[in-house]
Amino acid sequence: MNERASQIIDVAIKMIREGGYHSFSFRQIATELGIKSASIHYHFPSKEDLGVALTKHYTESFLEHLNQPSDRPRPVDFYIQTFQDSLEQHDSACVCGILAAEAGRLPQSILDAIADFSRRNIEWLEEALRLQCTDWSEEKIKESALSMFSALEGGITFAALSQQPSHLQQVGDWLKKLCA
Amino acid sequence: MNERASQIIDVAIKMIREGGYHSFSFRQIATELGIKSASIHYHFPSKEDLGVALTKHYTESFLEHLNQPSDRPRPVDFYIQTFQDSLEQHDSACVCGILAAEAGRLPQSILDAIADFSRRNIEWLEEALRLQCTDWSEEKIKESALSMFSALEGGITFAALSQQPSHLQQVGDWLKKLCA
DNA sequence: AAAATTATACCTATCGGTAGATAGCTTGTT
DNA sequence: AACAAGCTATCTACCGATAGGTATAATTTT
Repeated sequence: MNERASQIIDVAIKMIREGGYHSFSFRQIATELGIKSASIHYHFPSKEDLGVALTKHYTESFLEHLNQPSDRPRPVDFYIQTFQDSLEQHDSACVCGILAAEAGRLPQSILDAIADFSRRNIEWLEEALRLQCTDWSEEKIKESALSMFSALEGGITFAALSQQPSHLQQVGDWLKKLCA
Repeated sequence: MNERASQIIDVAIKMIREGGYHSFSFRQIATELGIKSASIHYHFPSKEDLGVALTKHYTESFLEHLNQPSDRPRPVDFYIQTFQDSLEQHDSACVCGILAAEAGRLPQSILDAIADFSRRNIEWLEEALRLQCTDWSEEKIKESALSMFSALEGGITFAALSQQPSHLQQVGDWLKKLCA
């Protein structure tokens, strides 16, 4: 991935944060980068290609930041903090949560990439719960990982909507108490 | 609200379910109803007007269906069931959840209507928790209502994305156990 | 080393399509 | 006569995508 392709992805992600997949255009990205829209087609032949690339890139960055659950003292708390930091930093919901809400109008290849994001996040949380809540059953761990992920995705979406980080903060506090 | 305006709202909501606010057009709605797009402007001068009307209508329907928490034997369980029924019936996420994810590109008037939906849902859940979990503190009730709403919104979004109702089912089961 | 070739990264110009919106006309009902 | 509810026709703006051209840098051939 060269420098320009990377810039294009960064700008596209920023625009998705502001209004979803259908809110960014090749023209807008090009203008922001000082090039022409046709040049973006050189790096990403179609909008679908860019969408897939950007979703995969976002997933990798997200998981890279999380690192291994075993490297964190309280991995579940760290996971929750990651959502809160993301809201604070970007003042928006999760990119994959935004895309997921547009599911019906997205190409299958992008849906697959989003599903991969959620699957890997839930797997990470499962491992985190195994480490942090050692007395929980495997069934409880699986159900909790999926539910906590859902709560954080829903929480960050509505917190961003109403511009109230405290909304997500409360969800986070509530989740932490559950595995205290 | 006359018959035609009501039909327009119904079709618009159906299309939002399939891909969000920017996925429906006056032309598509008109085609489906066998009229011309200009005629929709007669009932709703602008797309923003239609968006606000549809969000308010959705909110009223939703709360009307919920009725008063005190009329239900286990109101929290009933609330959870409502999300599961909605997913099953429409094979999509919550209309306001979908709209919330597009926040950055929606007119403020629509954002306000969505925020009203979430506020009233959370208030309903608070009352439900007061009735169903009589030994909980008021603080725990408030935090739980907000978090449960978030979990269901996130849950239904990702369940719809991956076409797996079991995803939402697991979230629901998990929530029910928490106030058993 | 010099010349020829190829690849990279952009460009201009344009395509067909769709968006929301408007002006002004025609019905049908009251 | 007045109004509601539709119509045709058209506007400007933007969309993703493509064709074909250009300048530069890297690579290969001679």
